[in-house]
Amino acid sequence: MHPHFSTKERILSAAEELFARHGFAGASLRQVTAAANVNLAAVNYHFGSKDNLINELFRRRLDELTARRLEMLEQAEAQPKPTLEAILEAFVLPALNLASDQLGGSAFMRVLARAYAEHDQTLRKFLSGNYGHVLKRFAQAIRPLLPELDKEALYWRLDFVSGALTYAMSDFGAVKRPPGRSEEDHRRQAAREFVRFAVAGLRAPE
Amino acid sequence: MHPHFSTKERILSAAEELFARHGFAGASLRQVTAAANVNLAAVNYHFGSKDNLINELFRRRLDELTARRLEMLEQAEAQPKPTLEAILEAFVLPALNLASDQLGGSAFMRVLARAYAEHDQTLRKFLSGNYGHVLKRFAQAIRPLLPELDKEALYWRLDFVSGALTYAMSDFGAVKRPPGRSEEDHRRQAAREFVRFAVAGLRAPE
DNA sequence: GTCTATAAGCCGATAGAC
DNA sequence: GTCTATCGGCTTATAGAC
Repeated sequence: MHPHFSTKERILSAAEELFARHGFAGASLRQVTAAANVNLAAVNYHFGSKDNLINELFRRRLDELTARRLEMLEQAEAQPKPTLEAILEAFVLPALNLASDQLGGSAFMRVLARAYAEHDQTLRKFLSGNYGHVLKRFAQAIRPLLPELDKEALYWRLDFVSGALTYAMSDFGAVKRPPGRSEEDHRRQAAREFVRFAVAGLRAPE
Repeated sequence: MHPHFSTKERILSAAEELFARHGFAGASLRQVTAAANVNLAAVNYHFGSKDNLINELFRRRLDELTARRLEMLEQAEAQPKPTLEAILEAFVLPALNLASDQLGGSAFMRVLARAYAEHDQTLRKFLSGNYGHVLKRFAQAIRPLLPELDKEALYWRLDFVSGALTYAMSDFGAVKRPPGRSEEDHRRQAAREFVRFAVAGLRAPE
């Protein structure tokens, strides 16, 4: 009846929530293990170190997120006339689904926002080494649809787009769900607004 | 000949650099005072606590930054036909000037990006209490220029804009400065690209 | 104002019993 | 795999000499 949550997953979920709230340096393994209701030593047994726990926390979510994004991107490109809208939706919708459907997905998006601000070498190397290819892949897909835009300008704008998305999805944004609207409607509204905004921004005249 | 830097200011500058690199919890007062070449106890003598040092660090920069932004906003609004470009420039250019002209200004922008990701009560209350009125003031200025946009859509888009700006200002982004271009030129290019992107995004058809 | 010395406590990581 | 106990080191903050 009840699903079984392993010690490892309980630690990952508690870490996600606490790192979202207090940052990687700001939340201790003692807080994490207390919240997960596991022994302090379990972290080192299952993950080896705090740094590696952080890496695994990202891997648990990002492997699936990037797979869904690339999957939708291929579907969009398989159309006879791929649109900028469809490509951007391939980037945005999987992230929104993760944030709203999966337990703890919203905390994960806040952790991701923190990772962007983190200049520490260890985490940045892990993320750009394992997931940096995704942004490049999307840039390649978008480029032929904006032939008048030079390569540098395109990179600037994609940078703005992913920044806007990251911060919009972490919950400190100004836009709260109005009472009486379902979580799913709110998400679809956010996706629609975001894609419209991003398409227009990318298409801005040089 | 040489300007005199007080103990207090040396601490603030060292803190700015170290908090930018490692975060508020990640950099210790021992690291800060060592970098500033002052005694450890000087922090508590001059600032009382680490939390208050952080507040004073923001006050030192933000008082002038918000003054310049509101100044430029008033100039933009004083024109017979205020433009969206001019209003956005009033928000972006003072930040850009701070980042590129003032010693340590670039580190401060990274600290500011960290503050956005910070959900800790103490810092957020200080910032929104002292400087929260600025964003509202800009929203009021922009609204009459986008009369066709409903209030909720405008808030969505302003949220996207400030996310994109925050992200772009911290230097995590994919766009690296090309060799042979000065740091200042790179930032001016970023500002130009950003305003173009943001204006187009805000003006997207509903 | 600046210093030394130290208090009081939390940190990550590990050794070793079960 | 999970536990207790602990090591060595780091943290903020302060008391008190100069």
